[in-house]
Amino acid sequence: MTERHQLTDLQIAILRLLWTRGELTVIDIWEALHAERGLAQTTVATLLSRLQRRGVLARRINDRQYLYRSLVTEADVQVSMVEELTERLFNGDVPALVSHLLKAQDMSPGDLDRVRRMIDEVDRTKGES
Amino acid sequence: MTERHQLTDLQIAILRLLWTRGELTVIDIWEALHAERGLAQTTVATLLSRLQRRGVLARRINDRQYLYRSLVTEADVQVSMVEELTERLFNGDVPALVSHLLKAQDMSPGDLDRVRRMIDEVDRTKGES
DNA sequence: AGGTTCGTACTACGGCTGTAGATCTACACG
DNA sequence: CGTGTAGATCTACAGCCGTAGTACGAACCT
Repeated sequence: MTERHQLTDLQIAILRLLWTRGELTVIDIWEALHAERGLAQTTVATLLSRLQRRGVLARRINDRQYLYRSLVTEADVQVSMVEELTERLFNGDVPALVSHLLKAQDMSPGDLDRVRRMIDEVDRTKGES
Repeated sequence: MTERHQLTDLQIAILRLLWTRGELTVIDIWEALHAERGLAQTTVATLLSRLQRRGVLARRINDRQYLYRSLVTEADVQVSMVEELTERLFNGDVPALVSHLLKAQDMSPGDLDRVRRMIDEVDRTKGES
C-alpha cells in the first residue's frame, strides 16, 4: 500500500503545492516556484512528467493543457519518509528520535507543554481502542 | 560548521560502521556489508573514495592499506538530516513532527512514559541555562 | 487558409549513485 | 631479481536529478 517514497526537496515542494491547492497546471506550479528558484517552465514540465511516469502524480487534459494531481497524500509521504529516517539514523528507535527533537534548538518551553498535552491525548485515545 | 549532509542509505550504513568501530579498512567494511547487500569489494572501495573526496571521510595509510575514519559525527548527521526533514515535510514545525511520531504504530505506552520523563528532564536542564 | 502563439514532448548534459570489471603498483617471497 | 598477489585506482555504465533548449502540434486570429 504505502510504498517507499524517496523524494527530493524540489519534488516535495511540487507535491506540497498539489496537496494544498488540488489540481494544477505546469504554469501554476511554475509561477509558484519561479520566484524562489528561478526555474524555466520546461524544467517544471519535465519534473511533472517524470513524477507522473513514476506513478506519483496523475494528470488529465483540460482545455489544451494538463491538470496534475497527486496520487500520494501528505500523510503517506510523512509516514514513509519519517520511517525511513528513523530506520537509517536511529536504528528504528522512535523514542530516540523524539528525544533528539526535544533537545533541538528551536524547541521552546511552550512547545514542550504542547507535547506534554499531546502525550496525554494519545494516551487516552490509545487506551480506548 | 555543521554543513548540510545529504546522505543515502548505503552511505549511512558505512558511516555507522565507522562510528561504532572507529578506523576500518575497505575489507572490514566489505565484510560487514557483504552479507546483506552482496556488494563487490571494489564497489565498497569506490564508495569510500568518493566519500573521502567529498570530505566526509579521511584516511591514512597503514601497512599497505588505507584506514578510513569518519570526519562527521553521528550527532552532526542526525541534526542536519532531521532538520532537513522537518523543514521539508513539516514546514519546520518540530512539535508537528513529534506529534506525528507519538501517533506512530510502533510507539508503545511504555515509550510514551519514556518520552514524558524526557520532557521533564529537558525542562529542568533548559531552565538552568 | 496561413501565420502566430501556447503548451507539451523530445533531446541533451553534467553531476551523483550504485555497481563492478580491468588495470596498475608495490611488497614479499623464492 | 623476477613474479605472484593483494590492494588501490581507473574506467565504465545505467539510472535518477535538476536544468533547459529545441522541435512539434494544435488552437486561434485575421
